[in-house]
Amino acid sequence: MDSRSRKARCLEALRHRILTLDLPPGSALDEATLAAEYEISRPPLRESLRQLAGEGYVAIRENRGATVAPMDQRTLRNFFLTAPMIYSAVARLAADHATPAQIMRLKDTQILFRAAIREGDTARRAILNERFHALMGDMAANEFLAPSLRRLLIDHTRISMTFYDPRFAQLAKQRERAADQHDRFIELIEVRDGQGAADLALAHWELSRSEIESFVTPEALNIQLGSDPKAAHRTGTI
Amino acid sequence: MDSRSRKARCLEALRHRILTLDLPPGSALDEATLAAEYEISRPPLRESLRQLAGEGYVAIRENRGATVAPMDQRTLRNFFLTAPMIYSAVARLAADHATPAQIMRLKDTQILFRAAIREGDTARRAILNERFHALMGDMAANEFLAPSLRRLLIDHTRISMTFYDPRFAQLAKQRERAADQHDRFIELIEVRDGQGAADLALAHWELSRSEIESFVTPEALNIQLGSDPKAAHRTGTI
DNA sequence: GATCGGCGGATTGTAGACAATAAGTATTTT
DNA sequence: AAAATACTTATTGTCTACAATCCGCCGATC
Repeated sequence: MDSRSRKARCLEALRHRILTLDLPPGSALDEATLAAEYEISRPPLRESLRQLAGEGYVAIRENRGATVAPMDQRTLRNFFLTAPMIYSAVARLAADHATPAQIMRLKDTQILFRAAIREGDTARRAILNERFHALMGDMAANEFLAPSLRRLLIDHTRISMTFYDPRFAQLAKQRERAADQHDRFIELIEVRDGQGAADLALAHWELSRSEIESFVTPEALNIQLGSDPKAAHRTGTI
Repeated sequence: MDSRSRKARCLEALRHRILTLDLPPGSALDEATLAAEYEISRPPLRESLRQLAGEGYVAIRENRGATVAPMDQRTLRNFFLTAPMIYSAVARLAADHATPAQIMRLKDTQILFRAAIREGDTARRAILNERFHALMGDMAANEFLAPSLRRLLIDHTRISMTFYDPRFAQLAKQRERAADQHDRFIELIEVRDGQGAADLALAHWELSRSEIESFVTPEALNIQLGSDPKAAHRTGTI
């Protein structure tokens, strides 16, 4: 009997669907529906939801069911505030403590990450980026930072998915740079350069931040008050 | 029917027993026994354990039951490494965002904290110290730092309980200083001095750290090789 | 006409019984 | 006699059924 594996599959599927926004923030998670969908009964499903709540994927309110962890203005602000500190600390510790086996896993993930970029598979790219940084979290081997990192990665992934717009080809260059930075992470970790990894984490964050910000606060429309839009566009005047 | 409240009571009791070392790190948590003890059935108890696992109080291994979160050498090292960063960040944010209602709760807790010190109630003092800092965590209103803070406070409380030794009267002074710092926290939060709160958090940490360290690395025994112990004690010679 | 109170459907929470896995023990075999 | 294997037992994981709570709807009353 593989009800055990069905439960594990359910957990993994829910995480994936939440990260890729297939289940958007705030959406309700009906126990009966999900239990039927993953062919398990409600008690193990409820346990899974409790576990996901502990990991920060969902929010549970007494007698009012589970919902996908919401993302509001404050969440975004706190994310921008907290991410650089935690990412940097984790990178430093990862370089200090990584084992050869962990580095191998990181390299494998990086290969898949580059492949996802090449193939233009947005969701897969986001998931593999999450996995890359989660692996660095494992390397850090710090049970006190791990939970914060996990929460950050959840929302980082969801934010990336939110603000992704395939029409902006210019981002291809930024994605390349991000992938290059991942390679650099691997190098620094291999030579145990904690300080270098911490610095790179901040640069990596800055790249990601600017990419997100370019969607949140796009360039102002290039149109003068009362002028001909086409003329404004031609001259480049503000 | 108040099975719901029994479940809540069970959760609170388990947290309390873990923090006070009534349930020591690594000890097994038998589902049937606990369910009977708190007069609930196993499914809700299992959900409670899953929740506590998410909060960092217990560790669950597939098919091998739940145990109280262990504390080994590495845990202690990571704790000393991580605590100042998180405590400081939380204190800054708490000062920035605290509401009057939260400040009132903090003051209430501080009164109880001082009372516990006066009465020499170690466990209650440890619990109220935990609550004080958990309330500051609430004030910070940062869902990304909260989980790390919670985990730190769990082990901070347990470490305090571990290394407490009522024979050392000299610590009464340190406890007074800690309580004074709590008062200072309240003042700084009330005037929204984030930088001051962050600095105080580091000082507060340093006090706690030195107190713990004095137990981990006590003064060397005052005995000369081959000499009469009593003589060494009398003269104070190394 | 608007608001409050009560009723019914739907959903969450709980209970007890059953199945499966793991650990401990005893027996058997080399 | 020691080690490995099979069996027993205790414990975890799961399922179905039942109870309690919440939310939306309807009617009644002011």
